[in-house]
Amino acid sequence: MNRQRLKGHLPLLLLTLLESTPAHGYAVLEALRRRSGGRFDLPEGTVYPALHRLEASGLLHSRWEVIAGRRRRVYATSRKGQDALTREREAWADFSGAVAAVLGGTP
Amino acid sequence: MNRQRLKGHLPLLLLTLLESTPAHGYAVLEALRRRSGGRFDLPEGTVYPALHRLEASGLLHSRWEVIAGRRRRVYATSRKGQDALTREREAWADFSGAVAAVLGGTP
DNA sequence: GGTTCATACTTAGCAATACTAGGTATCGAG
DNA sequence: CTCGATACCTAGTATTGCTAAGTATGAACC
Repeated sequence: MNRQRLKGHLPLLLLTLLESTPAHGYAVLEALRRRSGGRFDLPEGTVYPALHRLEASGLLHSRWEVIAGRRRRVYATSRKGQDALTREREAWADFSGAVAAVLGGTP
Repeated sequence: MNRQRLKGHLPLLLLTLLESTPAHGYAVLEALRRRSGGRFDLPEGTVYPALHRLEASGLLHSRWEVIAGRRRRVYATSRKGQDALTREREAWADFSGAVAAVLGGTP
């Protein structure tokens, strides 16, 4: 897995991971790697800016925490983010279903 | 469906449609729309350049045909394109499987 | 007590590519 | 003869994942 196949799908993944449990960026990055079985092994330069964009558009909000001398920015989904996640899930089902239909090949 | 969710996935779709039956760009565009149930209703400015890129990288080759006074550029997959299609299919299975794993949420 | 590694965050710039918006041209239907 | 569908083209834009570089802390090691 690599290249930018996930272009446009990252918000779905990040919002999903943050839906029920707030977490800081590095933890999100690790959760993504773990839950995808190592297939989404994204660099920090991908995840952090994506989180910033989501916060800038009001889908996430964050607060600073200091734990054992280390500062962390902990993100949680906003109400707007919950709604966006619902739409993202539908969009993913739609998209992957359409791809499957084309691959399935019903002329 | 909209935005650029299919970024990086277009080659898979185009190579799939051209795998067994050569076709011209406009026909590919219509086949995509039809087989996806209208969900991939892509503008010409998306499809034509994508076909050009695939030909430039040797995955497709084309020839001009003239039918009823209209010129058409008919595309077919090359050997290299067949191999690429195989890899694209695996990459799609990998990618969509990874997304499903994250959405499924096995912590 | 200095080095190394994992943790944790940041950002300027790059690259790839779907899309916009305009263009050309043919043919059949009204 | 206009209009719509067919059929192609491309310059430019916008988005966004990624590269590469930086800062800083704590724990483990010798």
